[in-house]
Amino acid sequence: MTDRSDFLPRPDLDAAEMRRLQRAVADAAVFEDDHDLAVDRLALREPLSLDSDGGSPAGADLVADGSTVVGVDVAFRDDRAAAAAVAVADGRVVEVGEAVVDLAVPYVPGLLAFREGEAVLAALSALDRGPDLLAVDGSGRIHYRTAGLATHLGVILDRPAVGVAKSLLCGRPRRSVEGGLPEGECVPVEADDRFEYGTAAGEVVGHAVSTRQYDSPDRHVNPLYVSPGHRVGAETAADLALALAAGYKLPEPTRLADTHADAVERRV
DNA sequence: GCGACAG
DNA sequence: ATCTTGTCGC
Repeated sequence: MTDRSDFLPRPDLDAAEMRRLQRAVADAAVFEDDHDLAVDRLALREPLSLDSDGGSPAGADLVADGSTVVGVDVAFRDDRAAAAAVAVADGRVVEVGEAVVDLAVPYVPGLLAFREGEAVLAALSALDRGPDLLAVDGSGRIHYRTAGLATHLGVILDRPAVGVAKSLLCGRPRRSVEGGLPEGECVPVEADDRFEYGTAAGEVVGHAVSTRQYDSPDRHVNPLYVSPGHRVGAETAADLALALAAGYKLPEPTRLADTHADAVERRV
């Protein structure tokens, strides 16, 4: 199963050990393209649905590149986590995995993988097919030690991964993104002095990506913060987020995982 | 002590 | 993340 069990985000580690492990994960991470994904060919045109697995959607032939993109997210309830893994291939949902586990670690900025990791890995192992790309709800390279949840998961499974966060953990957009960005636009996010390992200040570690925007002047949608998880470069990560978004702010695999995790959480 | 802080 | 209905605007 896991070739890197030594990197598993064990909840029993103390904070110092967790940070040490993250530096090892960062050393093993690859922030350049090393995959067979045809970004332009996996672009989604219409929003997807969790239940309707039956007929092939209109234009499915246009997005049929054979790769499987798996979105993952976790919902919480007291001291339990409900994780969901939604697999999308050829323009439709082909598989859904879930898992419910007890939580042992509190949320600490920078140590998210140790709180959510176990649940996500369990949901992923419930899938029959392995992911060609992981779309994770959280940061990747945009992290104090360049080892966010997306990077940690990507390295453990040795699969390409992208981190999709709704807010910025650290780093700074090259130019202001206040008031939102035009749909389809990206602004590089540079490392700042909060990066304590593996990155020099000023390096581009990800992008603020506007997957959705209103036309009106008084309402706007904030950008997503997309960064490489593993085996994907910063530019490609942003392109993937844009390609996988289909009308909503979040990329479809991630959006559906978000929805399903909530459903599992309240159904248990 | 103050500020910063994915989910 | 979670607690939660209506409501502003296209």
